[in-house]
Amino acid sequence: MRVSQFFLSTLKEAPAEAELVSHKLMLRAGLIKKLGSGLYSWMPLGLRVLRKVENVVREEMDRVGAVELLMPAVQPAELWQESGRWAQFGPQMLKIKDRHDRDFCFGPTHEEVISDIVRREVKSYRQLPINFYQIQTKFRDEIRPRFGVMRAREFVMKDAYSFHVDAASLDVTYQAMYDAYSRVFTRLGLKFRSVAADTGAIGGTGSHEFHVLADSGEDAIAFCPTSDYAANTELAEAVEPKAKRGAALQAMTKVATPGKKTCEDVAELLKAPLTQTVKSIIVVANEKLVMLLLRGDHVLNEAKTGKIPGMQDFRLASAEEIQAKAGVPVGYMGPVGLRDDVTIIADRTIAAMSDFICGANENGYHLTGVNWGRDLPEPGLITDIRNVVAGDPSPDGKGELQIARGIEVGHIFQLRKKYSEALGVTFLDEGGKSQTMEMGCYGIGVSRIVAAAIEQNHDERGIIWPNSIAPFQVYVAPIGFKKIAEVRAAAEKLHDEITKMGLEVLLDDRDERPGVMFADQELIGVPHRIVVSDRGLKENLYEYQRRGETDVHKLDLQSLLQRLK
RNA sequence: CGGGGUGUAGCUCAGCCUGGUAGAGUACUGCGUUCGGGACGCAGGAGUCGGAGGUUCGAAUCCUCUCACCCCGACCA
Repeated sequence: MRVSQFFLSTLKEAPAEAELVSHKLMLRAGLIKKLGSGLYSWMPLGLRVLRKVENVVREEMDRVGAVELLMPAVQPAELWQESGRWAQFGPQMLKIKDRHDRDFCFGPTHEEVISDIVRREVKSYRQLPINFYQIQTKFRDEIRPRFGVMRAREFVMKDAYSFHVDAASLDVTYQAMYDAYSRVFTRLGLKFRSVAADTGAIGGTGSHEFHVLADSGEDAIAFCPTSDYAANTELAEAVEPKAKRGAALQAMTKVATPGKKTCEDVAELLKAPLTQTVKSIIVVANEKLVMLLLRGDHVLNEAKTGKIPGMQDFRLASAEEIQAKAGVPVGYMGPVGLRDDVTIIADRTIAAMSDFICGANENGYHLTGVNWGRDLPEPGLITDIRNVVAGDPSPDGKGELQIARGIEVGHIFQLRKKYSEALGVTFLDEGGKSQTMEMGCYGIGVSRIVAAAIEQNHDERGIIWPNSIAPFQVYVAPIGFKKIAEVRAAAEKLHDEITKMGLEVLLDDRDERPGVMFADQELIGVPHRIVVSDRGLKENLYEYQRRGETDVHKLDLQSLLQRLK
């Protein structure tokens, strides 16, 4: 491919809207152009990368026996009403009407459609298991799209759905898909980690996420360096502290803390460690107030809290509600002397604390030296409601947890019968009896991977593509392309030779100055650069440089071609 | 949805406070010089100043409304 026949549109400066490195570089390199919030055009260069990612995914899906199909992006409302998700999915689903005023949505996912296909087409246990996948554009009306294609509203996803006669069969496919995902991300040259994940609203018995490790990642994952344990912090259990509760040494004392409403402020004022303070959060669940207690330096885990019986759909109480219904001032709330109708849920860490500091339920005052049993009743419910932090013991008992940031690029679920039951996806077993299928689903964020790969592979000059997804493998930069016949001839010959080797070459025939060509090659991240020059040709030598390396090698044609293999 | 911010040339931005014929850099076109790390000179094209209404002799600038985009938060299969 010649630059003059292709379309390069690089920018020296990144548009102001971009914050993330990958977003800036994708815009500067001309991979994508924004059309609207969360809507991006894939320009020719970007599309080449996207297709590379798709193909790796496709090959690995095919290898484990998944079968590709393609379902409509626009789906009738009836199916979603049948599964109950028309209402449940909420505003994240883009709902549209046709000319007959019938309801449709732009598919955010395809469990309903594939279930409909399978319930019509698959009748016998002899046809199972079956695993379908597609690579397709999805639309989710995100509240706040950001980071370019990392969290776009319209995006490309590989989604697969497997159907089984029983849970054992589902397990086999689930494991095969887990392994396939690991191969995909390995082949894409990404540093990644798979973690146990929260199944969330989707339900089911098992779920794993695949995260590309990057400091800019939106997810926090907990892992144990001395064992296999790894989980999303949404799920990672904060186990019971090993240390038993200490003895009560202090008397409970009321101290004035005017204007100090946060644990940090109070700890600073009282010159006490933050770990000695207790944070009280009042939430509303089933119309009743509940006080959640956490150590001052810990963060509430909403996923865990929502799983406590009676706590589904809990929400933070407003300051007015708290004042009106519990009669305590926000900022100075605490468990001591709380009204009986406000239940208390204490984190495990809290239950093991003694001589702690908490709000006095009186404006401008806190209590110090508070002790369970002596100053207030033992907490009614003690459970895990916080995010794990670095240094917490690993739930498998084999070391301490560390926290890393990750970009979620894959997620696999054992759905079991959640959808097959709702949509009546059944088959006849060997005895001729009707049974409901077991189901799994498996997603990969194809367009997100492009951004994640850049996030992990770049330098100050631009992108450094892994070989497997580079838009071109080789960039030929001739110096004096239009002036020097020998240079031109040699560059064109090189282009043809390398193309014959099955590599994709971009020949810069623009007759630009070297600096311009080098800057573009480095920005768009082509892995191999060959400089063809008059002075090199006199010695029959070409200059070769690997993107991301500083060494320049002067090679004859033979060794050059060898180097590219 | 709550809070904050920004809309001026393809991109980055100045001009707005204090109203008076719309600017710079970059990118683009032409000519010339240059030619191994984003060259230089000259000439040129390019903007209904997000939109609507108002104030005024006169609005990019002041006022009101509105739209879009960005950031923080909540939300999130």
